[in-house]
Amino acid sequence: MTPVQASACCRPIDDLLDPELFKALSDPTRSRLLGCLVKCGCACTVSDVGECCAVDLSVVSRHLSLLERAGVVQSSKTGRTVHYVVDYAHLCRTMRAIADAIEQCCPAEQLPGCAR
Amino acid sequence: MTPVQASACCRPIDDLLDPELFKALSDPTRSRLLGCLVKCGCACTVSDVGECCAVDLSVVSRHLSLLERAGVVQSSKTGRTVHYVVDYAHLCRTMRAIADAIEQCCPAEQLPGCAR
DNA sequence: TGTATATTTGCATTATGGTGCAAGTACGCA
DNA sequence: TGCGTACTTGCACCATAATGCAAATATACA
Repeated sequence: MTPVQASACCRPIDDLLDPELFKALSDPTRSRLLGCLVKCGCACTVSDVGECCAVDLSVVSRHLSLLERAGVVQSSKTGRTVHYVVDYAHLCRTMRAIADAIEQCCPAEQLPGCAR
Repeated sequence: MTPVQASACCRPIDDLLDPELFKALSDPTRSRLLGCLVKCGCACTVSDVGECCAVDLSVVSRHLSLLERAGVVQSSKTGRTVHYVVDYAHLCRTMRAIADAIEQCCPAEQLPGCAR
């Protein structure tokens, strides 16, 4: 299959390789905030998460809301504090689905050159 | 564990949440090129992959070399043509490792508020 | 009602990165 | 040796996004 033919056919991988998700994980500061939140294992306030990074709290707030828009974390507001928690299940499911989709495309034996 | 304590402790997830990898997958054009290459399932030349996208060939070249630097694809030069092939095994392994590492951090029951 | 706290938003600045064109390099072939 | 092909690199331009500060908003509490 040529690249053009391959691009024409629709596979699960097309939807799973969502640039928006990866963009959310592609910033070092955001990555650090997320890693902090993942390891923490509980719902954290914006201020708490902010202590992990030497950036302005407004930056933390924006990063967390971006992560939420990407479906990586979820927020809940109680009073004037906002708690963020990692959507563990969704993240794991997505990563494994990507792995599965990629594997599905992988030929048993990788041959040099296209079969055409 | 507070976010600060969590950030201090080192877990597999720290190394796996590599911004460089995600940055490589965060651009729509690059995502399309990779998807094309993944579905193709064989080694493709720069020109061939370029037919999937309406961008300059120089852009394709740069994107593919960036994907290679991120460990997503591998290249081999024969004569004046360069073949790119997806590193299926590495990609799948990485995605599954991320899922595993995230899962490892996930508490059995998600409680609101930090345990402190 | 006034004040303090938690978070968000507006704004200006700066950094990063994607793009196309043109030129350069590398290599095969006549 | 000269020419054509495959790809890469330099450069300028433009879009996007990260950041900090200050101000605004929302809410708890005295």
